[in-house]
Amino acid sequence: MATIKDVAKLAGVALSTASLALGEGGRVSPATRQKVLEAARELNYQKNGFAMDLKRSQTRTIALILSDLSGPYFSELIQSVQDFALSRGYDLIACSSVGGQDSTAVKFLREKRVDGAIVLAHNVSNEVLQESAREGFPIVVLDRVVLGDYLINVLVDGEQGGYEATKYLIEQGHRRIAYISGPVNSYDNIQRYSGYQRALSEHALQELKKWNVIGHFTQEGGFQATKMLILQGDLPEAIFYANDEMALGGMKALAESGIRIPEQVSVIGYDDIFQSQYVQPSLTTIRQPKYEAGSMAAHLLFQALEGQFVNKSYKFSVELVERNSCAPSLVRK
Amino acid sequence: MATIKDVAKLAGVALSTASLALGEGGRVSPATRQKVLEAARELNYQKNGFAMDLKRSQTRTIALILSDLSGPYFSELIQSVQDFALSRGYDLIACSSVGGQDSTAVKFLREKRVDGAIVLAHNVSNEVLQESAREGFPIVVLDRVVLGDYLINVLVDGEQGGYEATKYLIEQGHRRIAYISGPVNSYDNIQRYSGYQRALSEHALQELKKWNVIGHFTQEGGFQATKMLILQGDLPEAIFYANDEMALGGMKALAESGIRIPEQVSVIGYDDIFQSQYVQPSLTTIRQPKYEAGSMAAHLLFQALEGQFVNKSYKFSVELVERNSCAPSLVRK
DNA sequence: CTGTTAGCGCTTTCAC
DNA sequence: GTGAAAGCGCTAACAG
Repeated sequence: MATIKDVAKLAGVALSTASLALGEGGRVSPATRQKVLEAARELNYQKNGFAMDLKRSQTRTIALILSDLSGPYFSELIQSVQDFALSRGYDLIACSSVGGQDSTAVKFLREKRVDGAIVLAHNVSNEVLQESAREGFPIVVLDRVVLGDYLINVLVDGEQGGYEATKYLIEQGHRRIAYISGPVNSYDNIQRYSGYQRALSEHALQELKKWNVIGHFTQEGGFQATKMLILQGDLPEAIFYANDEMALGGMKALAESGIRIPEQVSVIGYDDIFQSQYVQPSLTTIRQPKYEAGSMAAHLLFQALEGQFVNKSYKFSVELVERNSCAPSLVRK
Repeated sequence: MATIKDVAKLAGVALSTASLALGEGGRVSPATRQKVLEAARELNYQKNGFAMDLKRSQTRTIALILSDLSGPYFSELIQSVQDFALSRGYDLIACSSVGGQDSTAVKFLREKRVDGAIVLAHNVSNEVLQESAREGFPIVVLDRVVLGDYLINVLVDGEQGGYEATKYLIEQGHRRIAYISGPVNSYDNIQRYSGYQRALSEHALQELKKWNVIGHFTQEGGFQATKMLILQGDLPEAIFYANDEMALGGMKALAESGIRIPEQVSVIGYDDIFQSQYVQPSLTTIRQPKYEAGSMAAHLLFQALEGQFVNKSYKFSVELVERNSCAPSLVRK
């Protein structure tokens, strides 16, 4: 592969001159530049990115680290971060943390292959984050609280969301409310669940173990969990799915069993993913300010990159969007 | 930031010994390794990725280049490529080509920041692809035919798909079939459209200009295009949306106007994205072998990376999945 | 088993 | 305006 050295030789100039000519604002005579450019074209020269990064010790690239590149939830987030990064002349790459500590994501973090990162990946440990963040390498974490220098937290109030969702159901007259859970140790799930519990206890309602089923935050998981609920034979009046994907799967399971939503059971989700407005009936859910959170994350990251002072923690609140999957309870006592 | 030099100094060993100790299979005494590891931990040393890549002149990372990181269509593709890459000990990053020639994607391609790439991004030009691909840097292109050394094409037969979709509609007795188009110069759109035309002409059907509306491959675009169709006052019997996202938008527009699917109008999509089975009515569509194509792309890329001979071009065929958005025409002559 | 040394390809002073 | 030279942080011969 042709290097700048080859180009310089072919153009009959020094290496440094070639570098200058190839770069932006170099002080080189037009004639020289011409020669160099021609040589470069002839050799099909293309700059080696690492060498440049190594020398400059910065990449003008940030990474967005996600537990799963392909989830529907992430779309808006990616969009907002990308918009922002582009507008600041930075590049964005997305890395997945599938594989945990051996993942691409962790490698990029540890080896500083980018200038900074935004992380929304439950399977990247706090330790990795804390060890990786440092002067010149800020990290914004979106899904939990991690303390440390050069670590910034942008949160969405999941406890509030879980509370609001449950309260809404209660106010519609429901008393028997199931909770379909995400992974039990996921920060998001814990938050939402604790909101659910608070709402129940504030209204002196009992939580039933059999109505707490794990759905892993996936559509398939929601489907299975709901099947289980149905098989138990004692259907709740309302189901709170800890995310929309599970709710979608659950609605499918309900439909397959001929159970009508919202007449026979009310369903509420969480996240407000794109599809939620398109299902039948459209899904009442808790809207996460995903775009806003992404923008904020990017904004803070760039501030930190520029050495400006930034607050270490931000919290967004959440709002209920009422659609057609919930209906007031008919008193059936 | 601590470098390996600092670590070596603190541990009281030579630079190369430190490197060896930090690496995998180094022949260093356990005692030395211990010392080095300790020093590294103390200094919170983390390896500089570029330096390593530069030295090794390979990254064990491949890039997946997409025109839009956030589309639902890409999920399965990402998944399959990622599975494959991981199984081969490679890392995967995703880059967006938003920004065209100035995008992150093009930069990564040009500057060889990865070992190879899989490209599904209509806005990356053939020239860039041809100039970038070279010995040791193979590129697999998924959405068009680009010729060149170290360029591999994996295609899905869009013409056939367009043909099948249209023929299906015709066989159900429909004669007045609209085509909601993607971007007119998109390779995919051109293919599908030409299949549509072939089916029409084989059945001696006339194509009507007013029933060819551009929907840009987006949900919103499909929505708008359908609104236009409705406003024209002369509704077709069936609508072929050149992708599912547009069909989803279109179904929403139809529903808003109180037009029943499939009773009043049959709707067929293209791609079989995840949501299509969840809309009401579920969407009849053309299934793209996305997972298979992704696996194949990854497979070929690795073969090329390993210097094995690979065929330059593969083509998948496509299949119709019948759901509930189409119904036989009631003869209304 | 450990240390010395020579670069990987590039940018960037600093003289000329 | 141009060239020589240093060095970014690391790996990998090659000696010892």
